Amino acid sequence: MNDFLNKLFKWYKANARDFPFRRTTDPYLIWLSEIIMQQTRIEQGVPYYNKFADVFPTVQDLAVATEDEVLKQWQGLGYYSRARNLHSTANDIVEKYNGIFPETYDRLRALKGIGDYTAAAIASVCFGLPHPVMDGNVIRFITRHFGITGPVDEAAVKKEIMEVLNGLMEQIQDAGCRLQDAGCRMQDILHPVSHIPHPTSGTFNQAMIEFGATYCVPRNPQCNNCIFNDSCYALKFGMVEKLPLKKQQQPLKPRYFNYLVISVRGKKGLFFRKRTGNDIWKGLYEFPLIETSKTVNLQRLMNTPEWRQFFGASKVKVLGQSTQVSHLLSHLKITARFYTLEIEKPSEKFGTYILRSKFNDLPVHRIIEKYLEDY
DNA sequence: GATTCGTGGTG
DNA sequence: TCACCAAGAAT
Repeated sequence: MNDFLNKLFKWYKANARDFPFRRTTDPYLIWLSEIIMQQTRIEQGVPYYNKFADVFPTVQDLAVATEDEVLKQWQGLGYYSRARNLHSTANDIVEKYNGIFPETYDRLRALKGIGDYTAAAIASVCFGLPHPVMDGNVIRFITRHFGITGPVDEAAVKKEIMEVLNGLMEQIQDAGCRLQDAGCRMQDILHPVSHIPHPTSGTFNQAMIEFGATYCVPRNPQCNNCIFNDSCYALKFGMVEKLPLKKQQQPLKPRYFNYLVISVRGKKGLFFRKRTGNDIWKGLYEFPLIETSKTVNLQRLMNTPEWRQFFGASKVKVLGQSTQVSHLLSHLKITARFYTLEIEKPSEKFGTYILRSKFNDLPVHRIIEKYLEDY
């Protein structure tokens, strides 16, 4: 096995962090952890993983829960399609697979919410299959060390990276075979830290990710102390900060949300609506919403067709309005304002009337969560 | 291939 | 305030 892999495994053995999902090869728990960690910082994801593993210890537990319950546990983590797909796939596993996870890359890949990365992660960690993972950490590490200078947004460049990874993975398999022929077990030689059961492809994948996540970091990597500083292309040619090369991202599109916090006179509760359709926060609850193309004052808001449709000739008392709340998403800049209103008679057109004691049962997005915190 | 899906940390 | 970006996937 070559010098690169020897260094990598030696480094991983000494430096691997101890996470709960590194103490298991249960496909359900690995799947759960991989979905949660997608596009998520490990520190933010770990508490959610612990919560899910506790509330839904098996795929059956997850399957029998309602989508609202799953979304509630997911609340605050973002990219809520992950939670919806998680729940949907749990049901597929129980109903179509008799509760047993498929054990090949292709069959894993076919499940809802499982893409190239997650299929490879489960296949390697749980079943020892030689599929390399290619996440943001691996892309950064590989492009720098092996000098892949093309834009990583392009499929051809990703393919180039995957070729490198497959080459490394092959060497591991070959080394494993030679070691076995010599009467040695792979884990005796590589011996990853004790809480890591699979010492071959899964360990390689996790070591690559770990090195990218903790050492070959996006900004200010400590290259002078790096174990690969004698072989790193980017360091040699002063391109560490340039790689991986990415295309410029699109500017944030503005959206303006006017939330109607509607109470009924003499009662304690508010109206909520569930977001449907193909838009942000699908499946989450919020107050009745009037979206406008720019910021509006109360005067203009009351002249919108939506307001008229809501209240028409019926009585509504405007108790107050909040200051503007700014909320950034990956592709949007939302400016929100809350209008506290009081009506005489409840009506279904405002949504579902929820008692104050039940607010915490609803899955809501961060804007609503923050508002309710000091309501 | 380009967009659309959250949220929070960091410089 | 802002750009970048994090164990990506679906459309």
